[in-house]
Amino acid sequence: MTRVTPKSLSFSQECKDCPIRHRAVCARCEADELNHLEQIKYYRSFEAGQTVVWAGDKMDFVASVVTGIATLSQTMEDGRRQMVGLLLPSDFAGRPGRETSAYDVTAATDLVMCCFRKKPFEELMFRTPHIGQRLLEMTLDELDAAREWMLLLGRKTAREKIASLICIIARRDASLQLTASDGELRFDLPLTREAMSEYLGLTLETVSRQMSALRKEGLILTEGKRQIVIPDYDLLLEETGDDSDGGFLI
Amino acid sequence: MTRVTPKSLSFSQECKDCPIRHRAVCARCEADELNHLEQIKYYRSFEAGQTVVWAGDKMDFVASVVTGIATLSQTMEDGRRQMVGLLLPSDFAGRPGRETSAYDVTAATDLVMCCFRKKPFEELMFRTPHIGQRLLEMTLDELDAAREWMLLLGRKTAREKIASLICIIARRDASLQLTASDGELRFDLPLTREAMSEYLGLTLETVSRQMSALRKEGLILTEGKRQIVIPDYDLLLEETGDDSDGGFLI
DNA sequence: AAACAACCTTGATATAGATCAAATATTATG
DNA sequence: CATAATATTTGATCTATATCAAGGTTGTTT
Repeated sequence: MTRVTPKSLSFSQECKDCPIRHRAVCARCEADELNHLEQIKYYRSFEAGQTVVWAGDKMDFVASVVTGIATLSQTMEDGRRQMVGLLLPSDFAGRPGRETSAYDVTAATDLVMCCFRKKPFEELMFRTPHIGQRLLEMTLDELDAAREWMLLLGRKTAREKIASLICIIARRDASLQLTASDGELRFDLPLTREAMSEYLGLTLETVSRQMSALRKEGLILTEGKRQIVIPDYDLLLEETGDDSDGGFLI
Repeated sequence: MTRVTPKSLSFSQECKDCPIRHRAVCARCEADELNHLEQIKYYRSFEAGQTVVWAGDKMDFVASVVTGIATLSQTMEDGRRQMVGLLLPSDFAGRPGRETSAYDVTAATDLVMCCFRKKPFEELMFRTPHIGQRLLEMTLDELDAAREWMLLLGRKTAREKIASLICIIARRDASLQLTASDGELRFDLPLTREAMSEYLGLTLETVSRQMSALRKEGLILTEGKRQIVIPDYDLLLEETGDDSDGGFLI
C-alpha cells in the first residue's frame, strides 16, 4: 500500500469516441458498434453560472463533461441548497431510464458537455454490455465519493471540510493544470465561496473565515482570487481529519 | 404525478434465486445460467451488534440482506463515526472488483446475509449481462439515496433529520411489518439512539431530545422502547423539510 | 425478586458555526 | 477612468447542537 504523493497521482484518461470515461484508452472503442455514437452525440456549451437543467425538468439526454465543471444540487423549499455532485472532465451526468433530472445541474465554470440522446444511448447500452459495465464501475466510484462526502458533511469541522475540499480539487484537477515543482501544487480553485459553501454544508462566511485561517497559517497561498498554491500537500492533508494512510491508496 | 400515501406504498420484491433485488420477480431467474448460483452461494447469520467486516479487511464475497438490517459506517482516527449505508432486506453489499471492504459492515439487528463468493459472482456477471444491468440500476438507486442523505446531513436541522429518518424507515420497513389502519403507521424502529445519531450526524443526546419533542407534540407515539406509531404520516412529513410533493412520486 | 447491564432521558453549560451588518477587493461597464 | 456590480473578507452577536453529568427505564441473569 503506497501513499499517493502529488507527483505520483494517476488519473483517468478519456477515450474520445466513447461516452464514458475509461481508466485507459479503450481498445474496444475501435469496434463498429461504437460508431453509432457519432450519430447520436452532440455538444453543448454553457457559461459559468448557467443552469443546464433544473430539478424536475425533462432531461432527454445523458452527457459527459468535456471541459469545465458542472455541479448537481438539491434545493429545499425555503432555499437551502446542498451540492450533491461535482462533475469534472470525463464525469458522467444523467441516469439511463429516468425521464427527468433529479437535481439542478449548473455550470460552475464555462462548460462544454458531450450529450447523447437518451433513447439511442439506452439501446446502445443494451446491445453493448461493456458500456453498461463501464457505467456500473463509474457509478460505484461515484457512490464511494458520495459516501466520503457524507462523512465530511456529517462529522467534520469547518476547518477539516475546507482542507478536504482543497485536497479533493487538487487531486482531481491536478492532472490538467498542475506543474508540480518541489512538491508544490498550483491550480485554479474553480468554485466561488458560495459554491464551496454549498459543497460543504456551511455558510459562505464560514468558508471565507476558514480560508483566511489556513492562509494565515501558511497551509495555502492564494494568488489572485482563484489560484491556490499548496506549499506542502501532506501538511494540508493532516488538517482534513482523514486517516493519513487510508483514502489515497494505489 | 401522484403522491404516495402510506396505503399505496409499493416496494421491491425479492427474487429468491437471483443475487440481486428485482422490482418484480424475475422471469429470467428460471434460466440455466442462474443455477450456478446455487453452487456459489451460502448464508451467514449475525447477532445484533456483531461486525460483519471491518473497513480495510479482506472481503471475498458480495452479499444481499435476507433478514434484518446491516449498516455501513466510516470511522475517523479519533473515533468520530458516520453511517453511510443502511441495508434492508434485499439490499446488496460489497463491490465487484474490490478486494477489501471500504466500510465497517455491522449488524444493526439480528441479520442473515446471502453471500456469493466474489470470483464466481464476477464471472457470472460477465457472462450474464442482465445481472450487471440490474446491479447498475440498484447502484444508481443507492446513489440517489446517498444524495438525499447528503442534503439531510448538510442542511437539515436536528428536528428535520429525525423526522426524515422516521419517514424513511417507515417507507422502507412498512411493507414487511405494517398493518395500516385508518392511515396510522406502526412499525419497529430497528436502530438504537446511537445508530440513529450515526446515521444523522448528530449526538445521541440530541436524537433523544428531538424524539421526545416529537412525542410530546403527538407527531409520533412510542410503545415499548422500539415500536413507533405515526398517527398521521403527512403531518410528520411536513417536519422533514422535504418538498411536500417532490421526492415520493410514483 | 434482586442485581446488573445496556439503553435512554433530561439538565446545565459551552462552543462552533450561523446570522446580521458593514467594509473592502475585484471585475465589468459606460 | 469613474462607476457600478459582484465577490470576498471581517466584525459582533446569537443560537442550535455538542459536551459533560446525572438519573431513570427496560430487560436479563442468577
